[in-house]
Amino acid sequence: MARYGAEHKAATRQRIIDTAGRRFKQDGIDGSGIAVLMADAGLTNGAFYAHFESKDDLVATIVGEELRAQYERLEALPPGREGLEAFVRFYLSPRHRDHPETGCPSAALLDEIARSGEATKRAYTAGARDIVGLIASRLEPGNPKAGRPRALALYTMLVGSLQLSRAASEKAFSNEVLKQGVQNALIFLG
Amino acid sequence: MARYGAEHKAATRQRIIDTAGRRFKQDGIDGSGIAVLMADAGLTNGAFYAHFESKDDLVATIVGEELRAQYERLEALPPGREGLEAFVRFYLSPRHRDHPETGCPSAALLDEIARSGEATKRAYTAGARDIVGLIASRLEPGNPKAGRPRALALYTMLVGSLQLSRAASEKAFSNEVLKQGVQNALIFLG
DNA sequence: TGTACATCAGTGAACGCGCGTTCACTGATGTAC
DNA sequence: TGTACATCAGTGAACGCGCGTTCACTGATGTAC
Repeated sequence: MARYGAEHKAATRQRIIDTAGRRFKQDGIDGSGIAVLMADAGLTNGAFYAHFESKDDLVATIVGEELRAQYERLEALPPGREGLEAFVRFYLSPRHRDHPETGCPSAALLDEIARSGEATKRAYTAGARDIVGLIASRLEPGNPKAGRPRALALYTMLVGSLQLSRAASEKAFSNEVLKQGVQNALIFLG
Repeated sequence: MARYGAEHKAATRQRIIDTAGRRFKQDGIDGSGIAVLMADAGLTNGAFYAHFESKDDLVATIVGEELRAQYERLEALPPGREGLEAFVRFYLSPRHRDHPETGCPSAALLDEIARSGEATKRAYTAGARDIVGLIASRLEPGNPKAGRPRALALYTMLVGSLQLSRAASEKAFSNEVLKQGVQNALIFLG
């Protein structure tokens, strides 16, 4: 038997995934090197390849896992309009804007994901499709298909607004984007 | 006097700006090295610093210029709803999705811009504010201030939708995002 | 018109550095006897 | 209980390469006479 418990390596792998997710969302994917990612997890660069095939493999793993986590957070909210409104209000908050490292992966990485490899794009697509589906079924519990247009409008507007508020160097404009974003999003909640 | 016409160096600078803008939107800012940018313009790496102070300087220049160009394209459209509808239909077209290198800088680079230096963020903010203002004044010619909420909703939804359609590896989902994006955007045109 | 000169846009090698990845190794641990 | 051994997660130096930036230089050109 291995001299560490069976869960030891899995726990290390998960620690790398968690800290690298934060780092990617803070400094970008291209902006985060393996040595830094491993140091974040309390390890040295060489150990990386005992856990992942390549940087791309890690990126695809993280993108999939982060979207699944976002899905589960959405699922755990109170049902109906109430839950979605809470989500919108947090999503377009100064707190979320100012902390990309713990926030939504779509807002932090979407255009880098669009330039990534197939594995990453596939993981992203599956996750995003599920999230849009979940929002749709909350908007139209009886007929989720009918909720898809509004679900897509809502999600794309949230992502675009958060990105715009982060890129804005003027606080007044950034705050306007968030505030109006909430108002506009609430329209879609009916 | 210089042995080249006064316009020679300015023309070279502009050529670098144009080809680098395409390259950035295709491969990302972090993903595009100086040597490649200069080769795109038919030059070698060393000449770069005769035209720009640093890569950051180039990025800020390009972001400012690209948004100004987008503003001017919007301005040149037919007035009223007609012009904006044409803009929306092109913006969320398969053609635009499949050619980021000649497309909207916001959709291609927004989350990298949010991680860039102050000069770049300032250039972006000024450009984006003007564009939102122009859209607002087209939505509400008599009262541009009243048009801002809808203008922000429209622009953020366009950017978010195009990014999502580019990140999607499934054509069906990508096309749904574009198609529904157009429908949703038209709602905001009133 | 022909030659000597000054200009300066552009060249290309070099700087130190960090990238993603490989690999021979170390050393803490659980097991066997 | 004490010692010898096998395991393998993690180390850290090294690989070739491209990064942003610097700089001594080249050579085509317009000007001066």
